[in-house]
Amino acid sequence: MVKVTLPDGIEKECKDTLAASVVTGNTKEDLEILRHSAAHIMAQAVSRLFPGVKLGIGPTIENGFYYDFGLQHGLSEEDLKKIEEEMSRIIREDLAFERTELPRDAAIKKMEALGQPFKVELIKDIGSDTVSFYSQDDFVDLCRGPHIHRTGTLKVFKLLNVAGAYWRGKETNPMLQRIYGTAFFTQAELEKYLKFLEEAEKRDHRKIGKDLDLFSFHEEGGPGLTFWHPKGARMRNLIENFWREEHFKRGYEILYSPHIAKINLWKTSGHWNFYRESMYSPIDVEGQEYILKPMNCPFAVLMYKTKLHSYRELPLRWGELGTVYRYERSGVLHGLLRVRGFTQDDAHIFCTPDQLENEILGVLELAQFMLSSFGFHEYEIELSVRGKGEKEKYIGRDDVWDHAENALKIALDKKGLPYTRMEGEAKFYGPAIDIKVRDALGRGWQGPTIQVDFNLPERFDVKYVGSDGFHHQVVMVHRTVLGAMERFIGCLIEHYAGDFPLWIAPIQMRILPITDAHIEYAKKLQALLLSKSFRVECDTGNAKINYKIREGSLEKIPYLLIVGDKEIQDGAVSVRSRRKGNEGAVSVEEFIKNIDAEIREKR
RNA sequence: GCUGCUGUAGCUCAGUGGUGGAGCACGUCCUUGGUAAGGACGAGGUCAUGGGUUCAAAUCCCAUCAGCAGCUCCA
Repeated sequence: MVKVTLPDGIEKECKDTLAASVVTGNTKEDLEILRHSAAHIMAQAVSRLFPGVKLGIGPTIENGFYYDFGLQHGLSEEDLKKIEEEMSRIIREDLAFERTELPRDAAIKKMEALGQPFKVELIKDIGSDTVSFYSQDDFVDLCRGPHIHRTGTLKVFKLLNVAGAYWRGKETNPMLQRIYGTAFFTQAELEKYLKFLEEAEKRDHRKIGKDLDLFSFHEEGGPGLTFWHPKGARMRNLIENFWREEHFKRGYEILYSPHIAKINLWKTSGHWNFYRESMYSPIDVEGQEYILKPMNCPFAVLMYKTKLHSYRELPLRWGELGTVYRYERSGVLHGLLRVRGFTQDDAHIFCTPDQLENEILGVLELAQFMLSSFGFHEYEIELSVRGKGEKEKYIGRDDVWDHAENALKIALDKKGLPYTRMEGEAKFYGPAIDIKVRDALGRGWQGPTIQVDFNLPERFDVKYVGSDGFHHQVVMVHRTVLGAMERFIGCLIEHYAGDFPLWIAPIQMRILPITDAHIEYAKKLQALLLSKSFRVECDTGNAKINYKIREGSLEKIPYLLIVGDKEIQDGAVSVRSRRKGNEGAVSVEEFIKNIDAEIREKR
């Protein structure tokens, strides 16, 4: 082991003299130092190629790094290649990273002289008296460090893409050009990462949705509006059936409500004031203004209020697969994961204040049950609360909010679930527990949510008669346990890469007659299986059995049932399972028994 | 919405300022084949839409629409 001193004075032990020129490459920190240095080298390359470029910031991120540039010239893919080449040149030059420190004022002057307004702004925000710079050759950058010793240490890197990014993430600030890249200690690691990106692309629900004929979007229909094809609709239908059954088992009833309602309803609910930017313009109906619903809650309230409710009836758990429409800016739409029209697996629970905690627990358990039923075992939980000093964004009194927030916290703590507290992420009417599931690229999407609401009951004067004979205000819980059908199915597709378990697969099995002579038997078999509620197709196409197997496999059908002379003679099917390949012949009864079990156990 | 990129057959994608191609899919015929692609022939396109430049535009320019990546938003 060799002890080396890094440029910022930190001592570090390294295995050998070669590695000692930098860091060991063994830790996450080492990788971050390497990537951050790569960002500097990239900035140097861009400065060489585009003199006068204004430098923004260049941090490391989960899988690499980026650097933001203020530049008139629009960067293209070809520019990335040139920048990569220039970076390679800088690496070959093996320049030293040198650290210098300057008093704040001198640093500001220096950056002003270099024509770097963003850096000036950054230094002005730094609290300390001195700031540090790192330079390679004539390139200087404001930086805390640490860095690798010499540019030559960077061996494996790749620039990935260019995108716009607002300076300091503020929409009102100028937009800079951000170049994303990544760096690793070994070529093998880079290739592994690129492989991951490739695999993620194959899991993309938009691609699989097209390949498996599940859904489509149409320029003629409008962006963010989903068209469910028979197979996608089949999946959605069975998920919804499962959802309904599980809700009935837990004491829920279900509702149906209209898609539009008069504007006054939305004024009373507060949506018109607090949610308008997500709502579509009013529709004129005989001189009255109607609004396409962005949420289902006011409808449940109206139904609740059709009669007087006793505390003895509560809690009322009213579910609804309610389709809502929200205006989303065009740039945020993303396949099924972010759409403009979607069906929430909504429910509204009307309860007394002392029932609240128990109801939240029940919903948490149901959400966990639903997610695990569909194979999701990893998700992140957030407690979304009000932001400080943003009162105008929310309805209702402070004490009411605190009460609601507390109820959610207690439920999470009782279940022992780890969560992150998210300031400023609450809905306008109340705090929430939000559960996020990840897509193939690891991006999180909000699915289930549990929201406590003391405000709508107040606005609509929603009451129950207590044991004391007086009227009391109910507490409402808004919740989804999947999120929305569109987003959930999008995530589901990526989770399974389209290779669904038998109970969810849109087509569970396909019968493949070997020749035309076997079609009759195949059809009879299909009718039998259909009558037992299996989702089964029959491939009567004029093709060899190999070809039919290939097609069925590409469509990720769980079972291919091959029937020929032998099977007809024995009343059997030859089973080829997607997971296990050719399993040989079994009797039809045996096969049915096996798949019944597989479906029941949701394997 | 913003920045950059993209839009050619049902799908995946080549392509050039001078009358549009491939593979797969589809149709017909031949073939009746036992666990991942049998063969022949055929049909299919206002080259996203609308303008402009040009003798001539799918190709160059502008706008619009839609998609992709990211930012912002949603929270």
